[in-house]
Amino acid sequence: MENDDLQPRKRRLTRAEARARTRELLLDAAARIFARKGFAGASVEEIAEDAGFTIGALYSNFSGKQQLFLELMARGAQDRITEAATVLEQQEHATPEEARKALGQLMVEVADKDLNMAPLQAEFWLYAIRNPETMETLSRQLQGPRETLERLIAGQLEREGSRYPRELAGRLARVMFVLFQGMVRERRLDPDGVPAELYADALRWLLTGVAASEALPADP
Amino acid sequence: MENDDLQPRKRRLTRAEARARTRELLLDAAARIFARKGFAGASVEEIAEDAGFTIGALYSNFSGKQQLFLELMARGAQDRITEAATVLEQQEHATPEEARKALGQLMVEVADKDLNMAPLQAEFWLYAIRNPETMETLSRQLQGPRETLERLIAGQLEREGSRYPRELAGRLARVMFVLFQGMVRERRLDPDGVPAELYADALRWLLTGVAASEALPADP
DNA sequence: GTCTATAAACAGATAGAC
DNA sequence: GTCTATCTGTTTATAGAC
Repeated sequence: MENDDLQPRKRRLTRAEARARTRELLLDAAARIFARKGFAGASVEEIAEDAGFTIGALYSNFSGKQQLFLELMARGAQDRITEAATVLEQQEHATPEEARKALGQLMVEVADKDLNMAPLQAEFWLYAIRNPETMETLSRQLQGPRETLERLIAGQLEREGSRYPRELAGRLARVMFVLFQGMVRERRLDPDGVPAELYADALRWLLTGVAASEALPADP
Repeated sequence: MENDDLQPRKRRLTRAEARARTRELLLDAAARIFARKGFAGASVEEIAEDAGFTIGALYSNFSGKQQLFLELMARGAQDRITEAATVLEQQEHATPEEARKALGQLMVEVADKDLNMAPLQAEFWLYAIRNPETMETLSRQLQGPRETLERLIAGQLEREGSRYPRELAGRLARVMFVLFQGMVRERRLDPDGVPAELYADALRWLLTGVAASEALPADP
């Protein structure tokens, strides 16, 4: 019995790998429980159990509840915007109307399928404003997706023909980002009041308005 | 000494009035503590102390922490939108640009001065999605401000000359409402990134876009 | 009506067995 | 590395004094 080393499929994990796997399982469970009960409402015992371990295992991998939460905050809540942005970028949608519809559909999917994302993000925000030393962690997490969105918008504006102020894409990205998060939240309270079309409408209004009110005079 | 009855300024409160006053003080304290610590993180002892009473007094006026929270949820977090809407309605601002600037200024004031509103609203939302039987309470609380905003927008659209679909004001109100809440939240994380002008910009984009893409053909 | 004292349950964290 | 057992502090809620 000396085949210790050569099982490509499911060889025994090294200690480091096993530890890393335990950490991941604990973090995943923590995300679920924090989303469901909130930071203060969640108990470490519940998290450990949900991951299939005990309190002891949790404390041998993390310093406690707070570290678990902060690692999740730094990791981010499954960045759907980046995911979607890259999809859109690759597709090169024919008409803007199609792109808006796709984004509206994405909003509905995020709100209805990924039920943990919005509550987790709300927990992060509350924790950050109550513990200002963690604000930067959260800001950094949100920066990535927003910048992706900004690039996407900048590209779209360029493709459009007219010329725009240089910082416009950044401001517009911020507005669209906030709007997206807000609509996902609002939809949880009132699904009928926030259909995919409403988000598509809002995008059409914003982009039409930008084109009408921000376009610079063409230069020779 | 029989002036028991006739002191208009500060006569002794009746038992019912004293009780009502105690309840109000406890509710105000609860709003502060819930905003600062969250529902799960707040303790009834802290709330009672902050109001200047003891746990016993709290339990003689409320069935417990949950009832306190639910009464706050029904009462709402100091409805600034209604307040602002009525102000704008009375002013009949000369130019739309002035109105947008005033709204941007209001957004900044709410975000910077009324520090408890946004966290409380976030706590309400989290509680509602975790306890669906309370969703209607929260929805009702938000319905008032949104309808006020809707009337305001409907009036503005009418004054504008062009004709619009009847349900447009409701959809636009929802978008602006979500945007307002979202920007207030975002500003707490990054004040420089969300100045008053950004909200004014967003409103200009939205309204310009609506005028450009939703106006109906004039009927004779 | 409000306060003091306390009951009963539960939390986060640690120590030592395996 | 993970589990069992436990320590310590805190919580909600109540009972009875004033």
